[in-house]
Amino acid sequence: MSTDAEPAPVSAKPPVTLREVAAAAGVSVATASKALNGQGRMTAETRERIRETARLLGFRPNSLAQSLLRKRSFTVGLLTNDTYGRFSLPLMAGVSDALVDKGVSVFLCNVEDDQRLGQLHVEAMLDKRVDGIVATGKRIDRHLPVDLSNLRIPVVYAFTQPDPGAVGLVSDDAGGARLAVERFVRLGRRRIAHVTGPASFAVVHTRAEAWRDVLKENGLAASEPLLGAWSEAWGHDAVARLFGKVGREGWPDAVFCGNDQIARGVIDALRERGISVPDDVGVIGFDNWEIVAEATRPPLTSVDMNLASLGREAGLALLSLVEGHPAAPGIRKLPCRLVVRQSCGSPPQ
Amino acid sequence: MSTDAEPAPVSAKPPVTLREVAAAAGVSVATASKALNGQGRMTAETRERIRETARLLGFRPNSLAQSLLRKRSFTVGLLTNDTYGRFSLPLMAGVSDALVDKGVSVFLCNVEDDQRLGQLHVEAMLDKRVDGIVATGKRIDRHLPVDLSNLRIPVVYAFTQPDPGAVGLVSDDAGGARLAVERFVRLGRRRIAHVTGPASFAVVHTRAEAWRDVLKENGLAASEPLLGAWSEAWGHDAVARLFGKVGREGWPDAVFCGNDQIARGVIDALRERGISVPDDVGVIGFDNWEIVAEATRPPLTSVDMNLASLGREAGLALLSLVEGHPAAPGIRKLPCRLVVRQSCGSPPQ
DNA sequence: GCGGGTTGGGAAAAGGTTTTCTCAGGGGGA
DNA sequence: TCCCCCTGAGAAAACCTTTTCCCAACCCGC
Repeated sequence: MSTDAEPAPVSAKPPVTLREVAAAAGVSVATASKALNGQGRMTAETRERIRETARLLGFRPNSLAQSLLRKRSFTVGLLTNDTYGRFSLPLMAGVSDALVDKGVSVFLCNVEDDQRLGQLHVEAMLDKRVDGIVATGKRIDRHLPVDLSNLRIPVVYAFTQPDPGAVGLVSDDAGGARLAVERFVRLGRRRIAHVTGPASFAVVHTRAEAWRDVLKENGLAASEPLLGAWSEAWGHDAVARLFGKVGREGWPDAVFCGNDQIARGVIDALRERGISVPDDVGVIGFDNWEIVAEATRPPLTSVDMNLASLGREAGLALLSLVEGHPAAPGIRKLPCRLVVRQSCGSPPQ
Repeated sequence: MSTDAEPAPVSAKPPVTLREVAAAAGVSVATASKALNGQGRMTAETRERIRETARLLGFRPNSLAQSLLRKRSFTVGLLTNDTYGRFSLPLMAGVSDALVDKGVSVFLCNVEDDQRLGQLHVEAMLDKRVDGIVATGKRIDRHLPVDLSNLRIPVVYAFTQPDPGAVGLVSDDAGGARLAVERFVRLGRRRIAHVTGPASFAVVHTRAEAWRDVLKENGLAASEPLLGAWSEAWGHDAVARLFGKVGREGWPDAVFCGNDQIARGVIDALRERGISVPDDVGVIGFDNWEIVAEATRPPLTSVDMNLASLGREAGLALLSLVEGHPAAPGIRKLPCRLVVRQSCGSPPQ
């Protein structure tokens, strides 16, 4: 399995220490340390001999001892309250990805919505001397149930409400919504409805406002957005409202949905009414939850929040903070992208 | 935010050390250490005074230093290759949950299917002296792209293929399938079909076999299971095959599906054909992916693999191993449970 | 031959905690 | 009065690595 290294020490009990390497090479630990780290002065021959010895013995420096001395553990904590959600996972993977190459490991801390659990995790991380913390959640407009405000280590907030004066990264929901609505406009749609989630979510308003702005900018009439639940069932209901009473000429020719589940419901309901997607009505969703977007008939065009990138950026931002580079506090918005499938229609040939 | 402790040291630069506590209390570090750990002998008064001093100063022992000495880092690694999947997340949360109360933190290691990434993560964990590793994946019948066979620290495999001689925890898929099929039998269904995923998955065969066994045990005829993809589309196709040509009397009166997406497709296709679920045909899915199971019409009865419990068990098993208790190697199967909603029908009154 | 600079390498402290050993003093029994 | 044991507490080693400081030897020019 190993590619080029010597065979791994087969279940040798205690790990090899620097002292043993030094003894085997006939030098002092100080010299051995310097040889391996490229520090100090010695003949190239000595340095190489020590390195070879270390390699042969399978020496790997004890991170704990290094951390103790360097006051840097090359470890960060990742706090989340989104245990079952689909938002955290790509985000977490992004953070981990961005950091593993720099030798930084990530502590996974699932705090649910439990203050006690949050406290417990934060204290554990502090005790373990993490270099910093990434806080992430399932809602962009809610705080985690922990206080990270004066912690002596840097904190970056990703996809969750940051403390004032902290560094926060979120997706640009308004931009994402514009992407979708502008697409519709370019495709010649004129009556673009918006079906979205409950008013208690900030993103509902952000996206609705962007939707309205684009309509106005293009001289199109904007009705009220339809607010409901984040569910397929609400998608069904919304279709009943939009396509129910009025004559065909009053129907929308496009529906921009607040998430993919709603879009799924909308598409299903339209099909049940014999309304063709995308010929009669275009549909675009939000979140680009692939397993849903690819199962709708036709496959769903959707706004992707690039959460993995968001995670990577958050990891990098934290690292930069840890290394002492100051960062402008405030919220940075990262662009979304539109993943075009078939539900929005194509440009007329 | 803190509940009862002294106000946290407001961004005091260096953490308080034991030496400082000792100095403040007028004792040696040795005595201070013993006082705080309940070791050694001293007057109750001295012990209490030291403890009070530590509390006042907000002393928290440096885990790094402790780990170095105790040869135990109270840290484990969690390896996964299921970045976007829905299986890992509850599993990971379970592991984390089981361990946080014991003061053990979890390193999140996302290895995708990349050998290099796997190697990188494993080496990083080893360097950081994790006490053990939980390996988990998205498929029960595949190895992770890393070699954990002779690692000097204990390894527990959860929901992934274990190395021979190692400890592995998986869900009892056969038992889960029995739960579903026996339910149908008790409800009086006689022609129970099985629509499932591709033959390349081991669970497809495990579940199909259990399905067949239950049918035989109850004197019911077993046709061939329908193997296809893990998708809604395949659920549609399967319905076309099952309910297509033959007369109504040849139709199944129940369909056991290999996962919830297939079940979703089946239910939708049945409705499109005007076949009532659950009156004409009962449907049960697998995975209990709530967001799908609750969106089907009617809501889907489904087999839940109890992944969070599986994760907890895995965490506990690893901990036990770390603490030196020997564990029987081999694969332990954890029971599934049937989450009853409306798609399977109720007992006749 | 001698002073100064360079070269190669070692000794030791530091980092924060735990644990083993040691020691001083006091009390009790003979 | 002497001895032994117990009590309370401190000194120091240990964990493993990094880094600073130091030293011996060598080379060079004068």
